[in-house]
Amino acid sequence: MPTDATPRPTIYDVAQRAGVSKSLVSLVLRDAPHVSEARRDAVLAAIDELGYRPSRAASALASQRTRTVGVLIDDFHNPWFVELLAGLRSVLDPAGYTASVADLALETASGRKPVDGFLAQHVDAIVIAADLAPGTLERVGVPIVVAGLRELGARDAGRAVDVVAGDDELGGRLATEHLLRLGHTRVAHLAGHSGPGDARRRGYESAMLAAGLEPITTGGGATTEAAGYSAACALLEAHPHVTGIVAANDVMAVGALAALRERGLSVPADVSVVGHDDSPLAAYRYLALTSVDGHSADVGAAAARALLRRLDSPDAPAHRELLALDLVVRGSTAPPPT
Amino acid sequence: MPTDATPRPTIYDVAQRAGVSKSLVSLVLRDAPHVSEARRDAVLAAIDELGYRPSRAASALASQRTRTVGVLIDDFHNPWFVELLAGLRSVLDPAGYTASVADLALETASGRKPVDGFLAQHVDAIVIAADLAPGTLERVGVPIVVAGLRELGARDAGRAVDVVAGDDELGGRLATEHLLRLGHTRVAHLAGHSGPGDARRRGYESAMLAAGLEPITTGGGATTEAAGYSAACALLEAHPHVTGIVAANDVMAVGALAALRERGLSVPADVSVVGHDDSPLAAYRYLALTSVDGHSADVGAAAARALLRRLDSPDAPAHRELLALDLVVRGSTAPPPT
DNA sequence: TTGAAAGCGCTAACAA
DNA sequence: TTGTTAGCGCTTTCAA
Repeated sequence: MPTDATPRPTIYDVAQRAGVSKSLVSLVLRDAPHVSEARRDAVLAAIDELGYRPSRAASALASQRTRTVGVLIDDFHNPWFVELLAGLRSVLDPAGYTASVADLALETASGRKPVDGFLAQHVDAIVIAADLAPGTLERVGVPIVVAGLRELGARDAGRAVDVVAGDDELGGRLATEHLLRLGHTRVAHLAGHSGPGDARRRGYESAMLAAGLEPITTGGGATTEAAGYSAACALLEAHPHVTGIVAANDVMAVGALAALRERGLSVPADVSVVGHDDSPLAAYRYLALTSVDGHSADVGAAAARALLRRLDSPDAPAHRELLALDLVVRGSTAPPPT
Repeated sequence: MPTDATPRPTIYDVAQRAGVSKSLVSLVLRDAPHVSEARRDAVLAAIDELGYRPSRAASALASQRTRTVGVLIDDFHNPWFVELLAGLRSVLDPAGYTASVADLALETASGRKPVDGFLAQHVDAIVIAADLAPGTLERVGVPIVVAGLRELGARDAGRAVDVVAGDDELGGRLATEHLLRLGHTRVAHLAGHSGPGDARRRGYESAMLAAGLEPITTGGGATTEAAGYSAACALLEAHPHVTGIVAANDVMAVGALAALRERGLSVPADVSVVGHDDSPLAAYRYLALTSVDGHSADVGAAAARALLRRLDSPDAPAHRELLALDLVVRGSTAPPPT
């Protein structure tokens, strides 16, 4: 039983009112060519007067496509995803697609496989912005675009998967070179295990080696504030004389700030800290983290374009796009103490 | 043209395989009573073997309900919503409903009215967890539940609207009384203009008046870190001797921390700070904010239950539920300097 | 450039 | 307890 007393107008009502056939209305809706101005205007007017909204259900059923794309985010707690989403939508919306957003952590908590919800919705495509267990994408049957440097990009899924990401290895290098250029020599890395995290670690290590310095890496598990704190504690225990820390992301950097403060070390006077993601956190005046900006909005937009392209030509070869990124210098970095 | 070569199995295939009729399969799917064990098992087996997934589009079209509820969040940047969503889903999922989440800020940016996306999706109901412009909910036509103390709860929409919220006025009182009990007398409020923000301000003011103290309120606009910073600057300019600050939320509290540090004031030795929301931010060791925990997960679950109830009985009188909340004491509060 | 008509996969009476 | 049968509102050939 419908909640509403007045039934919604259908395409049929619009057709009647405009004095045309259902099919013509359908054509106008998807602004097909070869429709006369007069008819088009009549239809548009009727739509307006009736307050007509097409039924997605009916359209999905008839066309066998939902015009919905699933977007899987790793964890809503870490605010890096907000810009990615904005970028995705800036391209998807005008193309008539709706983004259906899910959080891997929540999805996993509810017991089913992370993409099951999307498949039940019959999304037309999926954007993956999270690290997945191997095999999760087998037999998914819809195009997949990976946003961010996730390992599964190449393998898994047994078919062409497009990858659009910031060049996180470059990011790790930029962060490290910034500290080296300031004069630091004892620079350590708080690693986080994730697609981007691993790339950032590689970037850090290559920059250190290129400078003839020995990399010091701790952590390598979770990418949370708590993990950043523990890794920094372990680091300061083992290497009390570090003057620079490159963290795998901003929340880990915030964890490191706490560890440093506990030991009476001040930032940036005693130790400089660099984060990654340039998340809203980094910009908070109280934290003022120097951070690598991954331009998530651009990544999102590019990922959406890749998606639309693949929807057009399902058999095109896999496409891999690495976007440049840059460092935002704030108050958490300075030359080492003399 | 479908992306996949093999067409998905339909309810008809399942029926054939199980040796029953379509309707019986439909009944089993919605686990209706009065279906024999044998047939049910046969159907379930067939579903399993075929890897059948019901088509939401077809079901929505036939039943005129999408089993989807729209959830409108104020701003993904402020992580308070994560627990609310978890609470909502803990009730909605088992009931067979899918949450479709949108961000008011993003939605507004894309130029259309914030709920238009939901209406286009034909959601069965909407959860509002944001402050809306007047008139936004007129003629929406589906049940609405407001999560949080949003002004529009009572009026607007011209019909019964349920409200489930934390008792934010109590929250404001709890935060203030905590400081008073520690011995503070010059306690100020950084106000934010939002439903919960206004209630928190009232709570602060009533606690001050009850203690025979004069309320000092600044801010009252945005609820961001930047707004918290400016309001705190203005406050410290006008009232340099405050020893306690109650912020309308955690991000504003973080803004205040920066303003205090700039003036050489330390927290909590010189000034104590209390936030609201007990968001992930508050728990970061580096911030360690004492904060009012609004139990968002409980609010979410209760809101979802209210929704299901209203879907059952659309004409029930409006329901308003205020949940208790409590204070989480961390390192940002202490007795005032002597 | 437009219209007629046949489904898309499911639900929900109604019959049996 | 189970099967039959109309649609739900739209897309999409195919003809006109």
